[in-house]
Amino acid sequence: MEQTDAVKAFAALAHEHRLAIFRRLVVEGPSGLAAGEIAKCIGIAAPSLSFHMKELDRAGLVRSWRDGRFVRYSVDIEGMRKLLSFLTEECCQRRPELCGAGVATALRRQKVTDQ
Amino acid sequence: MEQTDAVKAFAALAHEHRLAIFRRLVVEGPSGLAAGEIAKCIGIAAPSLSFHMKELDRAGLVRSWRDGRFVRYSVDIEGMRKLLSFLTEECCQRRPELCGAGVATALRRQKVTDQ
DNA sequence: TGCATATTTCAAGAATTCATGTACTGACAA
DNA sequence: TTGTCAGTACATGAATTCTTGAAATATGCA
Repeated sequence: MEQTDAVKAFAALAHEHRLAIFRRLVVEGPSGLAAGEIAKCIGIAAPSLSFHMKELDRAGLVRSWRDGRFVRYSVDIEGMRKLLSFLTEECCQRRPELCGAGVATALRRQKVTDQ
Repeated sequence: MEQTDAVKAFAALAHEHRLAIFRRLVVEGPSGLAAGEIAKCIGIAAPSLSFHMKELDRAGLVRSWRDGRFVRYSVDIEGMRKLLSFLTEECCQRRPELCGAGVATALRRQKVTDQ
């Protein structure tokens, strides 16, 4: 991931509504949510939601598809992985004192899961 | 880390200059860099740099201290760790399909380093 | 076809961000 | 004390972001 793409992704998450939307979609998983459902649970008007979803989409953090009359949105797993990998590898240069906490935690969990 | 703080941190990194500054400071380590040196290597005017540093500082991503006539800046390790942990644990709920790639890579590296 | 529902597009205005120039503060040295 | 350098604070204006309401588009159903 290039720095320019990372800036776009950070900008996409740098808004209360959009971050809330993203977190909600993470919970929802691959089946995602229809635009109307998202708008209702976040508490914003339809045009406003559309604006924010476009922003998240441009950043590669969500994907969308039509489902009859509805348009559904879900997190773009690959996009999110790229952003996290940019942060830990590109940006923080894998320095454990910077990104080690999460890794150490995950490491512990991973080992437990492995067994 | 609360969602509001995460939004601030994302906003701080959502700018070409600020992300470049942050990455430069990561390379520089705890000794950091003087404001003037940062301004020169990024290629922006002093007031503009001051504006961006304040933004990074408010987000808890850098710290600063006076060193004679200079003001030095370095990455705030704790702040960065908190942001990464928010992303992997709070936001992505530790789901390996979302935040697992980086972890897997780190795991591999960790194992190599361990031996 | 005609109508209702779901969503996006568009236009307008408010609010925020950002760059630039100027003025100010703090530290050092003669 | 005076001058100089490093950096910040402030004011201004341009550009961008965001919200809102109205209009347009797409789908499904009677």
